[in-house]
Amino acid sequence: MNAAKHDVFQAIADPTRRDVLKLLAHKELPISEISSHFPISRTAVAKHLHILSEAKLVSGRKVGREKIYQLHPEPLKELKDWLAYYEQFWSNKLSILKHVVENEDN
Amino acid sequence: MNAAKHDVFQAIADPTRRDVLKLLAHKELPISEISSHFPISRTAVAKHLHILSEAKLVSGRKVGREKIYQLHPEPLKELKDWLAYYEQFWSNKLSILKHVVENEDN
DNA sequence: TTAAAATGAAACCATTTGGTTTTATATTTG
DNA sequence: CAAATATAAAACCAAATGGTTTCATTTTAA
Repeated sequence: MNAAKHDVFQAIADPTRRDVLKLLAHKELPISEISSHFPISRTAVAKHLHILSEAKLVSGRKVGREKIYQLHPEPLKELKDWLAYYEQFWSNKLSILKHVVENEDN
Repeated sequence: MNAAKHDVFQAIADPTRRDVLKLLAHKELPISEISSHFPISRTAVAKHLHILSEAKLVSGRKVGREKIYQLHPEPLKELKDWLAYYEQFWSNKLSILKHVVENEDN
């Protein structure tokens, strides 16, 4: 749970982490506030926040004794870009035709 | 590695599985062909294909002694929908302003 | 009809993951 | 200052993950 081994794809793979992101979309929040929304321990939530930080999806700043976490949606662009490639296959019938034609017997 | 415990988010979390999807985007392929593109064993690739099947991102049909896998990009729509929510936060300055205003001191 | 090819299935393994509990450290606040 | 609050850090754990090897089954093809 240390080095920057977590990318965006892994970060959002966990449903709890996706819920954390939704929470922070509304408003930045301290860890204790965040964890009060989940049935798991504060420590567990803190670990999820670390993983989200590694993926640069959130950042935390210390304010007094609290650590306030904030959403940074930018890294999700990587996901959007990745997705864009596949959208051509469902977006409309022309694309599907194009796909079929391009792949016939090559 | 049995029940439908794998969703789209988990399925695409692994880089090898994302590479498999890219491969199948071009053309449907049998397992052995697919696995020849990776440094891991055929068995390992087959497991990845199972996980992708659970997420309905691919399907395999038996043809003779081969099992031909094919891409099904539709489930990626779930990802697209999920992403759409966050796009408002980066797509343009108006959206950002909207976000700030909506969240001021509530 | 036997050997090769393609897959399936099972057993096994090390590491990662998602969680816990416990202990320590800052920071307020009465 | 002492108690309460908020977090950090570490040790631990069960289950999942991503891989392997080995053996069995099905399907061609010579």
